[in-house]
Amino acid sequence: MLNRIHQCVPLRFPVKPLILSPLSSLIFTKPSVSAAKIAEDDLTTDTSLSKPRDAVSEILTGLQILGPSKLLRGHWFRTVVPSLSLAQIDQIIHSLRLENADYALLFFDLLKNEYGFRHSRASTFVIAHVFAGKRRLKDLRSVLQQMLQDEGSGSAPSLCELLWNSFKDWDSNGVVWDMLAFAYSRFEMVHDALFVLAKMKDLNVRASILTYNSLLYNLRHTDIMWDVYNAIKASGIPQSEYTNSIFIDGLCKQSLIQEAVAFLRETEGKESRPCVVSFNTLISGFCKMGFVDVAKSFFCMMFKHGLLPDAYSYNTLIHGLCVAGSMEEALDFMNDMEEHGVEPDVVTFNILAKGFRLLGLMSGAWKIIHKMLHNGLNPDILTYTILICGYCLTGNVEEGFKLREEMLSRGFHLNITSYSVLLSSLCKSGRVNEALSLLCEMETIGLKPDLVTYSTLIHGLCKQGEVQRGIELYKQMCSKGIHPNSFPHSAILLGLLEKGTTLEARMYFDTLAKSGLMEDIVLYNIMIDRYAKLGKIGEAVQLYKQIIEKGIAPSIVTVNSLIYGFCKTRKLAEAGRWLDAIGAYGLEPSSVTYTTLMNAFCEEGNIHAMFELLQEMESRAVEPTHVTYTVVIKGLCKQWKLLKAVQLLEDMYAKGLYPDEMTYNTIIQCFCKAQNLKKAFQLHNEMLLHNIQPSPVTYNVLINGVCVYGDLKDADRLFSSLLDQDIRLTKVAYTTLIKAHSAKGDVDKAVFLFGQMVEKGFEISIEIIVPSLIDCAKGV
DNA sequence: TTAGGGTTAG
Repeated sequence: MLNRIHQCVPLRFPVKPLILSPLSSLIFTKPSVSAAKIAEDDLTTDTSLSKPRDAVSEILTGLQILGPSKLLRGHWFRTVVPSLSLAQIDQIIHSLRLENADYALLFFDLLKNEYGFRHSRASTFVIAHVFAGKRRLKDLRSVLQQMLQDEGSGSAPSLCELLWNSFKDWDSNGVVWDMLAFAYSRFEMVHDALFVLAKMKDLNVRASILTYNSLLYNLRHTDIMWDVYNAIKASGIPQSEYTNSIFIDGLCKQSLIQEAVAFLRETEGKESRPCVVSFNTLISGFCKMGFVDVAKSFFCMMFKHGLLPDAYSYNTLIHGLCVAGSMEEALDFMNDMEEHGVEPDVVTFNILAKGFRLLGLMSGAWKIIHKMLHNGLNPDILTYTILICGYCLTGNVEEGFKLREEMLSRGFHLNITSYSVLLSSLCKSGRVNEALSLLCEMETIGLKPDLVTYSTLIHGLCKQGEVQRGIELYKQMCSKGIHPNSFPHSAILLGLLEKGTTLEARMYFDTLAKSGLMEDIVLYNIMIDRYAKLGKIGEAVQLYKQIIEKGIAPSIVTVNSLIYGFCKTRKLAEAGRWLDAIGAYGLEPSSVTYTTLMNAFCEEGNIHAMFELLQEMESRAVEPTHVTYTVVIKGLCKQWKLLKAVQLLEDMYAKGLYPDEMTYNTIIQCFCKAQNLKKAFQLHNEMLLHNIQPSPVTYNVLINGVCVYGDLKDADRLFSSLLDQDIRLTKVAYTTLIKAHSAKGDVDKAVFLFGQMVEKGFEISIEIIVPSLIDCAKGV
C-alpha cells in the first residue's frame, strides 16, 4: 500500500484557505523576488519561505523560473511537500493544468512515485482529462486503474457523481467516461462497469467498442452477455472483428455450441465477416467438449472462407488432438503448419510434449524437446514443468528434482505450478513430510501457495491417515484467505473414510451438502462408492436420489459405483438395467462399466454372459483396458482354457496394452492350480523381463503352488531365496508354509517359521495358530 | 492456444 504523506508527516502549519493570485501573472511576468530567493535557498537549507499558504504560488513561480526538474528535485521543494494538505495539492494540480498541463503531469507523478502519495479522486480526474486531451490513452487507463485499485468495487456511483458534477464541461470528458467503464471492466468489476455505462447512456456519452468488447468478454459466462451484445447493436457503433469472436466464445463457454455455429453462419456475408479469431474460438470450443473431428472440419472451413489458419488455430487443434491421445495426427498438423509457413512455437512444442507425457511416453516428449531445440527455440518454464511432471508421475521423483536443478542453473525460478508438481509427486510416494518442507521453502522465497498446492498436501496427509493434520492445514489455508472448493473437502472425506468410521465421514459429508456450497458430483461419488464397496446399496441409491433431486448431473463414475454395488450384492439383473439406462442420462458407458459387470458375471461362473458383454463393449467402441483383459483371462482360466489365456496375454502386448502384476497373478495362479509349476515360474520370469514388479501376492501364489503341488523342500528353498533377496513377503506367505509343514507333521519347522514370523513383527492371530496346531496334532 | 490437485473396475 502506498504511504500517504499526510498520515506520516504532521502538518507544520495550519491549513488555511488559499487565495491564489492570478496564476498567469505569477508565471508569465518577470521573476518575483521570492522565486529568486527559492533559487538561492536551493543552495542553502533555509526553508523559511516554505509556508504552505504561499506554497502554491511559490511552486508555480519556481516552475517558471527554475524549470520543473530543478525545482521539483530541489531541497526547498522536498521540504515543503510534506507539509502540503490534500486540498492544497488538489489546488496546485488544478492550477497547473490551466497554465501548463505538462507541469501538472510532472507534479502529479512526482508526488505519486517519489513520495508515495495517494492522490485524491478530483486530482486523478484532472490528470485523466489531461491524458485524454493529449490522447495518451495508455496513461489515461493506467491512472484510472490505479484509482480503481484503491477505490475497489462499488465505487462507481460516487465516482460518476464526481465526474458529472465537476467535469461535465471539460474537453475530452467523454473519453474519460469511456475509459472509466473500460478500467472497471478490466478489473472485472462488472457491476461498476455496467453502472458507468448506464450513466453514460443517460448523459448521451458514447462508449467505445473496446469498452463494450471488454465487458462482453468479462460477462461471456453469463446471460448478461446478450444484453451487452444487444446494446452494442442498438448503439450503432461499428463492431470490431473481436466482438463476434468474444460472443462466439461466450456461447461456447455456456455450452451453447450449436448457437455458436449458427451465429458464425449468420455473420457470413455480412459486414463483419467471420475472422480467424472466430474460427479459432469455435475450434477451441469443440475441442474442449471433446469433438475434435468437428473442430477439424471448422479448421478446414477456414480455407474455404479464404482465411489462413494462424499459430493459434494450429495450436488449439493440436492441443485437442493431444488431449484425445491422437499424437500421430497432432504431429501431422505440426508438419502441415511448417509447410504452410506458420512456424511452430514454444507453445506448439509444449502442447505436443504434454501430449506424450499424458500417454506416459516420455521418450516421445524428449523427441519433441529435441526438435524444439533444433528449431532454435529454448524450453521455457512450462516445458520444464511438463517434463518434471512426467518423471514424477512415473514415480521418478529424483529425476524430477534433477530437472529442477537444471531449471535453476538456467536462471528460471520455479513458480507455484512447478512447486506443486514436485509436492504432488512427493505426496504420491508417501514423502509427505518432505512435501511440507517444500511448502516452507516456497513461503521462504516469497511464493504464496495456492488452493492447488494446499489441496495436494491435504490429500497427501489424509491419504497417509493423518486426517487431523490435513484438517489443520485446511484451516491454515482458509486463514490465509484462500477460498476452498471441493478438492480439499474430497481429500478430507477420503481420509475420514479410510481412517475413521463411515458414519463419521457421512456426518462430514452431510455438513458439506447442507452448506449448499458443495454441489460437486465427485464428493457424492466418493460417498456412494464407499456404500457400494460395503454392499450398502440402499444407502448408495438413496444418495443417488439426492443428487437427482438437487439437479446435480451424475457422472459415469456415479453409475459405475452403483453398478458395482449391485454386483457386490449379486443383483446382476439390476446392474444390467443400470447399464442399459446409462444413455438416458446422456452418459456413455466406460471400460470400467463393462469391466465391473464382466467381472461379476465371471465370478458367478457365467462366462458366456461375460463374453457377450465384451462383444457389446467392442461394438460400442469402448476400448477394453488391461483390467478388462485381466477379467477375461480370469474367465478363460475358470474354463481351464489356459492356452487361450496365454494367447490373450500375448495379444495384450500386441495391442499396446500393458499387463500388470494382477494380470500375471491371475494366470500364474491358474497354472499352479493346473499343477503346471514350470509354466507358472516361466510367467514369473516373463514378468521380470517386462519390468513388472511381482507383488507379495505373486509370491504367495507361487509358494502355495509349490507347497500344494510340488516338493515342500522346494517351497522352503524358494522362501529362503526370497528372504535372501530382501523381497517383501506378507503374513500369508509365512502361514502358507507353516500350514504346509504342520500338515506334514514337521512341528519343528513349523515352530521355527512361527518364531521367524513373530520376530519380523507380524501380528499373530488365533486363526493361524489353532488350525496349524490341529494339523500338527494329526501329524503326530 | 501450453504446465500442477480429488472419485470408479480386475
